Amino acid sequence: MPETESWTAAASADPENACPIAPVVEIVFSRWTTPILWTLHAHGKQRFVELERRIGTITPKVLTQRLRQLERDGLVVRTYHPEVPPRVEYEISELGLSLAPLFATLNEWSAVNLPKVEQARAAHDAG
Amino acid sequence: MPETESWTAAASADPENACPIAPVVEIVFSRWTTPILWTLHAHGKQRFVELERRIGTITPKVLTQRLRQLERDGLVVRTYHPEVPPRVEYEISELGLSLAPLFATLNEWSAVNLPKVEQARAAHDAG
DNA sequence: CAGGATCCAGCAGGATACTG
DNA sequence: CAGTATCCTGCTGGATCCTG
Repeated sequence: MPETESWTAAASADPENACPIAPVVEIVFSRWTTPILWTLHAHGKQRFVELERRIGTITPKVLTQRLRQLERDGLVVRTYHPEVPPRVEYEISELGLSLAPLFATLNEWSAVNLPKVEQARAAHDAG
Repeated sequence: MPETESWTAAASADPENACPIAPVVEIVFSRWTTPILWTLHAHGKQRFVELERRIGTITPKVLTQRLRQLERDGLVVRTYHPEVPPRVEYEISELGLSLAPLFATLNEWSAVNLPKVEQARAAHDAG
């Protein structure tokens, strides 16, 4: 079974976690990053408050923290316009855009298999 | 830009987080789930201690918690053999296996773009 | 072996108030 | 507007000990 096809290489290479995708998971799928990236992609370049309102439940503090992290990782570009009142715009970088196929795959998997997860949960909780 | 191609549908549908993949992210990419799934896929059906040793840094308590969750979500199958000493085996379910292409994509993205993230970080920390 | 039970610490993240 | 500062809490996850 280990030889299914595409992933098996480099497994057990890292004694720490034995999982080669752990780093990228931490970068891309840590809390709030997907809603932020998704919103930025879906609605294009936008300001802080727009982002805040569209995500809906995030607090400004946390939004700032995550945006700074995403900016540092090169996934998001921040543009500051020194005006009164100040205006700041965020947009997805080219590197961030390269995640699009991944997110699409995830979305498709979700559409097909999320119901199965719900089903499994129901069966588990019943039995 | 909103009309790139494949993901944009259903965005802003959920007022809570405006991100359709949020649920699946929570299921598949919560802490420790990727190392566990990866290890189970890479080395096939195995026992609790093997899993524990291969992942390396996880504590038995947390490993149990995560395995229970994955079992409930139908991604992992637990088989209990009533012997002395007791023997329990874990393996990926069919549903869990359906994640393989996703993980492969993630792995490829990682190979290509992780260096760019490192680079972005270095540049950011320098400038 | 495969865990359950218990206690505890760190930190992500919420609430609230305040500035350039 | 676009945050920062401060305080505070919940919950994940570590450490340790115990059992069928």
